[in-house]
Amino acid sequence: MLRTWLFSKNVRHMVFDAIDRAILKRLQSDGRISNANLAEAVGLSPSACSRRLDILEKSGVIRGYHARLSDKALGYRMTAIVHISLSGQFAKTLTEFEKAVQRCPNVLSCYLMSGEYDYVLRVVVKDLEDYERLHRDWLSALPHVVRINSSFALRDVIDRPNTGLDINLA
Amino acid sequence: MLRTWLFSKNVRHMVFDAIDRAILKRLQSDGRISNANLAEAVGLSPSACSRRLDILEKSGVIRGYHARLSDKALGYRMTAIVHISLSGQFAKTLTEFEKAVQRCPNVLSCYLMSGEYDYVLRVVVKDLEDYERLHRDWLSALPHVVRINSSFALRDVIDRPNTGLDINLA
DNA sequence: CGTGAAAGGGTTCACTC
DNA sequence: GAGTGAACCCTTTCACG
Repeated sequence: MLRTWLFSKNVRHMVFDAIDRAILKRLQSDGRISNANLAEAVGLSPSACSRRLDILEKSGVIRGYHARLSDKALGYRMTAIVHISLSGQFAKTLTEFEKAVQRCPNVLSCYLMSGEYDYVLRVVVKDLEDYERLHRDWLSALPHVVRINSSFALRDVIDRPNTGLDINLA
Repeated sequence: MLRTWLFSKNVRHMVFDAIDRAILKRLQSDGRISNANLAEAVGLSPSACSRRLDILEKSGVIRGYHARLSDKALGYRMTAIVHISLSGQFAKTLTEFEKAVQRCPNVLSCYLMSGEYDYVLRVVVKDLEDYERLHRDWLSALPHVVRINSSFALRDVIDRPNTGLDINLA
């Protein structure tokens, strides 16, 4: 169990006006929209829109543009949530674990946690057999692991492509 | 606790050749690349590349294109993993819960689970106070909830923008 | 922030192999 | 299935008001 800081960095967040938020929201749902169409959608001229987008991109609010692929269509039909505890919480222990877990492509997300377990992982696998392999060859082999608790997703209820912005606009 | 089917749908997955995978991989990391540049990157003529992309998009492998925003920059600096159990597992109970949870913009993902809890949610909030509000006004108010267990992410170790494809290519 | 025009690219055909 | 070439459309990006 960990008892550390709750905030890793002081990422200052900018203040966005209604148009900025409209731009972000639009790019969230359509990452490939052209600047001209985006401008029209938010009621701006193309040049003004382009200038704003530049600023937004440089500010770091936009972490990137990505095609979202379907795990299922790629053959990865199971999602597992894996809770893991380590034998200690020394910085070195955490770092070694984290470096190792980065190398496993099945792991889509990994959080260092407060609470009962040290890490929560979200992993995708093709099927139960694939999961067995992953558990044997990867999860159990990660350094310093003393406890693993896996459960499986039966269904995706919510899987939002993106983060928090809707909250501002709700 | 639930004991249901493990696979919701038979999503047949297509077979992709090396060029398809290169296209998908490229769009995964750069969702805004133009068809012309994409074609060059994968060693195809623009027209051939455009044809393939059409097929890929229609096949459903590509679920969409999105700008990935920074929660942190938007002021959402905490991530919580919330485990929830309901009072029963009748279809109606699940449906009512799921309809309600959809309406909460803080919930970025939600899985129906096998195992000890019925659902796992990943939610973002601004701070502890915001979490308290969420817990009081949203989580506790969701229908049929009998047990809630929250833990907090101290740090993102892995947060891949996308899914499974790297596994094929590793 | 908007306008307008110039310049450069991008997309998409029909056609060919 | 893939490449070529050309037409057309669209986009971006200035300088300026």
